[in-house]
Amino acid sequence: MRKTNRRSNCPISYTLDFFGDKWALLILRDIALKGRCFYKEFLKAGEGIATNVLSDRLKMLESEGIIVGRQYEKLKTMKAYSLTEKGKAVIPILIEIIIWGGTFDPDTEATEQFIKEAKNNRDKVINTILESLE
Amino acid sequence: MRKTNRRSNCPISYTLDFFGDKWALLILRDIALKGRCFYKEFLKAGEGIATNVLSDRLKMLESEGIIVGRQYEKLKTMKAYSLTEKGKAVIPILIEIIIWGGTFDPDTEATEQFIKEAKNNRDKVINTILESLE
DNA sequence: CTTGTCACTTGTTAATAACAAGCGATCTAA
DNA sequence: TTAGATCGCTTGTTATTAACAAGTGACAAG
Repeated sequence: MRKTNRRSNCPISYTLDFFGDKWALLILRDIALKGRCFYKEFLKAGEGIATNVLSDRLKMLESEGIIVGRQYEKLKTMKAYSLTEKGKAVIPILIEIIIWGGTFDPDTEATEQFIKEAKNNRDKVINTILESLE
Repeated sequence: MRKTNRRSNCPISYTLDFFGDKWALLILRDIALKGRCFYKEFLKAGEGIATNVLSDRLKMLESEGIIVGRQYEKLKTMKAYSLTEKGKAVIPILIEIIIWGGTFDPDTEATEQFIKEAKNNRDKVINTILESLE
């Protein structure tokens, strides 16, 4: 699934090989922050990801051990995705990204309150998110 | 330079419209962490960015106020790029990305020491980087 | 047993990146 | 003073990726 040829051994380059696109982090956002876990929920997430791209990203994220897809008990056709430990470790990146976007985008939907809280009580915010995933 | 049509007002989506690719953050890494500031230095950075892509990204980052390019005094043909305040605010994102990549990439070049320091003394590490940019 | 929902796949078109070459401005050395 | 090197790009072509539209097989509901 992933590129076999590494560009370098830089940790930033490594991370960008997973998340250096417009979609992968939005899927993680949906799981980590919006309580979404189904394919159809990701599709309706507002940014309008294409079905083939969503499918590709889910496969990549799953094969890389960042998310897991489990058969949904009530409906066998549905697959419920959740974060692995490797996926949960992405949350601090998401938080910093929210802070930056929330700070510089004049039209951001992020509340001033959340940005402030994320800046001042980072660890607490992260822990709250982690607890919500249990 | 940037897309005029926003995908949403989500701060993550906003940030990804700048950095959701394989190259923009590597340029910021070069400036913020590697002390590089010239076009040719970015070119030789190891990952092998194409000249047209580098040119595009520099224009985008400059027009968005994330970096500034000033004429180099000693050689008029050279332009020295540096971070604006908006660009410096990206450093926490870079740090978290380094931590994630340094943690999960078995072949990472990041030292265990740096990862540990970044995890435990985040603010100090960020301040040290900021001071190095003066 | 039909109809709808589900997570995808497939095919086509559009956009972007990779690659290779070249260009004008400036600097350097003979 | 001028030939060559270096600088940050631009331009053109090919390859890769994404966007869009449609369809498919597995299951479920009525």
